[in-house]
Amino acid sequence: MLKSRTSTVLNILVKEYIDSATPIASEDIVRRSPWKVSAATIRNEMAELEEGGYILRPHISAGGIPSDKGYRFFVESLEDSPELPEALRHEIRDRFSGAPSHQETWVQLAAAVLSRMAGNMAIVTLPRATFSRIKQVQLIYLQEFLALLIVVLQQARVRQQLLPLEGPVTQDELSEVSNKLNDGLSGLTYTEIHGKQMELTPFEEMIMDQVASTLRDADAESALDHSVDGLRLLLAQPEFGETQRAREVVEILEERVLLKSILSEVPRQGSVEVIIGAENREEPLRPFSVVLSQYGIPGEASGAIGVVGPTRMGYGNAIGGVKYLSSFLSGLVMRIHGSS
Amino acid sequence: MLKSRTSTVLNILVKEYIDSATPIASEDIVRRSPWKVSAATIRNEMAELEEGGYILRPHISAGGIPSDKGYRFFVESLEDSPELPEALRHEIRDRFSGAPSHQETWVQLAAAVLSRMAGNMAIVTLPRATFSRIKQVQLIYLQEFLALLIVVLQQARVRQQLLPLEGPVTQDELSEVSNKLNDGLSGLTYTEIHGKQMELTPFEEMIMDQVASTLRDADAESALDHSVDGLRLLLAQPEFGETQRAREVVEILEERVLLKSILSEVPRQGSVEVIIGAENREEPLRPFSVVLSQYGIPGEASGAIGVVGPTRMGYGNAIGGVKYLSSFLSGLVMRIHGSS
DNA sequence: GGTGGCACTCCGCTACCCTGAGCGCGAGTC
DNA sequence: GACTCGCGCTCAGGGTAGCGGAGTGCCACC
Repeated sequence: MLKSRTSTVLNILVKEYIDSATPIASEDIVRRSPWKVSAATIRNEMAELEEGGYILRPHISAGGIPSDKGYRFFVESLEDSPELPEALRHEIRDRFSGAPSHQETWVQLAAAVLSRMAGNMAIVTLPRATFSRIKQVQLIYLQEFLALLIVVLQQARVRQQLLPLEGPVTQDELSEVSNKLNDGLSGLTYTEIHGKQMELTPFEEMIMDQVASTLRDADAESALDHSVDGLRLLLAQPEFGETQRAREVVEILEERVLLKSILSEVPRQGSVEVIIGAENREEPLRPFSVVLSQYGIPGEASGAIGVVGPTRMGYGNAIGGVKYLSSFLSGLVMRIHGSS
Repeated sequence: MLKSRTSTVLNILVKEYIDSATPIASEDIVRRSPWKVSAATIRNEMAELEEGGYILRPHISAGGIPSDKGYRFFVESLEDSPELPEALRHEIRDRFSGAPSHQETWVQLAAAVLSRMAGNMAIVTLPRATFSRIKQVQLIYLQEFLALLIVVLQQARVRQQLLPLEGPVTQDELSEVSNKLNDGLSGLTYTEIHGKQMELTPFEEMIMDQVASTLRDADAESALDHSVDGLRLLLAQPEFGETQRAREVVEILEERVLLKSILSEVPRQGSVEVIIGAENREEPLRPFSVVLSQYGIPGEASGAIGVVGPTRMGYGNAIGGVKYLSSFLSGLVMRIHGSS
C-alpha cells in the first residue's frame, strides 16, 4: 500500500533512528538515499508517512521518529537476516564446547552471547517439558533424622530436597525404599503418580508424597527458571536518561510475574516472533520490544530465548542472534534427548 | 575525643541526613536536639566537626553532610541494635517454614527479606565448605551413549553432569561403577582423590576424573553462587538521579569479579562488618557501603550475607537485619550439618 | 511530480536576576 | 567562658527572557 519509494524512506528513517536515537530530518534521509532528489520532496513523503501513522514527530517542527506501526513495517520488510559471520559462529561454538556439561551453563552462556550480539538484555529459559516425568529416585542418608531426596527427571534434570524424619533410619532402609519407589514411579508424571495403586508403608507413602510435590514444584517453576544477561547494555541505551525508566526495567526483572508474561508469548518452534511496543500484553512492557523464539523439542524439552530492548532496538541483529542461538541450543538439546 | 555534645550533634546530623538526603542546617539540628540552645551554638559545633573531617559542606553556605569518617563515627557509636520486633521475626519464621527444603530457596528468601528490611540491595551466598567432600556418586543411564553423573557433596549439595560415552552401556554396568567409586571416594576432597590409589579400568578412571573435576568446579564456583534481591530498592534512592550511577551498580552485579571482592571481606563468624565508602578495596564500590556477616559453620558450610547501599544508608536496620538473618540461617545450616 | 526559497515554529542553551537558605562573625548577655 | 543575637555575606536553585539553529510547511515555479 505504500509506494516503493515511500516505504524506502520509512526504512531509511527507521534504520537511522535506531542508530542515532534522535529525530530524523528530511535532509538526513536524502543523504542516505540512493536518489538525487531534494529534501522538500522527502518532506512530502514524510507527510504521507505521518498521515499513515508510520512516523511521529516529537513536536511540530522536528524530524520524524518511527511509531510502533513504523517499526512493524520495518521488521516485516526486513529481508531474511543474513547468516552470522563465520568468525562469530566459530566463537560461539568454541565457548560452548568449553563448558558443555550443565544445562544451566548453556543458558547462561547463551544469554551472555545473545545480549552482546543484540546490544540489549537477553533472557533464556532452561529447556523443560510441560509435564516432568520421573526418571529415578534416590534417598541418601545425611544424619539420624535427616535424609536427602534426589529426584532425577527426564532430560537430565535433578531436583533435591531435604527430608526431616520422625524416626532414625539407615542408608540401607532408605535404599530399599528408593528401589521400591523407583520400580513403581519411574516414567510417571505428577498426575499419573496419584492414579497409581501401590502397597506402601506409611513411611513410603510420605516419601512418595514428597516425590510428587517435588514434581509439582518442578512443573510450576520450570517456566520461570532462566538466565538473564546484558541488563547493563539495556540501561546504556539513551532511552534510560532518567532513572525512572531504569527502575521500571529492574522491576520487570525482579517481579517474576512479568517475565512469565513475556515468555508466555513464545511462538511455535522455528519461527521468531517480534513484539513491538504497544503490542505487548502487559502495560509495563509497552515501551519495549521483545524478540522471541522457542528451542528444543516441543512438549518434551523446550525453552524460550529472547531479547528485550527499547522499541528502537537493532531488530536485525536481535532476530539473527535469536535465530542462530535457538537452533544452536536445539542442537544441544537433541543430543541429550531420546532418553524417555 | 569529640566532646559529648559535639558527638551527639554529629549523630543527629547523620540520622537526619540518612532520612532526608539533603544537607542538614544548624536549625534542623536544634529542632531534633534535646537541648535548648540556639542555632548559632550548633554552628560552632558544626565548624568543629568540619575541622575534624566528620562533615562536609556541598558549598560554603550550605548545611552539613556526613563524610565517610562521620558515618564511621556514627556506626561505631550505634548502641547495639535493638532486637527486631517480634512481629517481623515471626513473619520471617513463617516465610521460611513455608519452603524449608532447598538451600537455594533459603538464600533467595533471605535476600528478599533482608533487602526489604534494609531498603537496599541484599546479597546472600549459598552455604559452602571451603573444600567440598564427596558424599555419594550416582551414575544414571540416559541413552546408549549418554549417562548422567550425579555427585552428592556434603551439606546436601548436589552436582550433576552429562557424560557422553564412547561405547554403549547399561544401567547395571553404571551402577557397578558407581558402587565401586562410592566405596573408594566417599568423604574425600579434590586433592585427596588424586592421592588415592585404586585399581580402576580405563572407563572407571574416566568417571573418576569427571568426579574430580566436578569437585574442583564446585569449589571454584562455590564462593560466587548467590542470590541478589532489592536492586529496585537501591535504584530508588535519590543518589541514582542520573542513570550513570545506576549502570555502575548493575555492572558491579553482572561483573561477578566485583561481587567476589565484596564477599572476600567477610568477617569472622558472629560479627558484622561495616565497610563505608572509600574503605572499600575496589574503586567502583567506593560510593557504596557494605554491611556484611558470615553464617553457618566456618570451614564446613558457611556463607556470606550482606547489604549494599549508598553510604547514606540506614545502618541500624541493615546491621540489625544482617545480624538476625545470619543467625537465623546459621540455625538452618546446623540442622543439616553433622553428616560428615 | 519535483524543486527552491522563505517564513514560521519550536527546542535548547545561555545569561540573568531574584529569592531564600544558611553560615560566619562580631558584639552583647548571663 | 559559654551562650545568644542579629546582621551581612555567599551561594544554589528556580524562573524567565532572549537568541540561534534546526527543520518543517507551504507556495510559486519548472
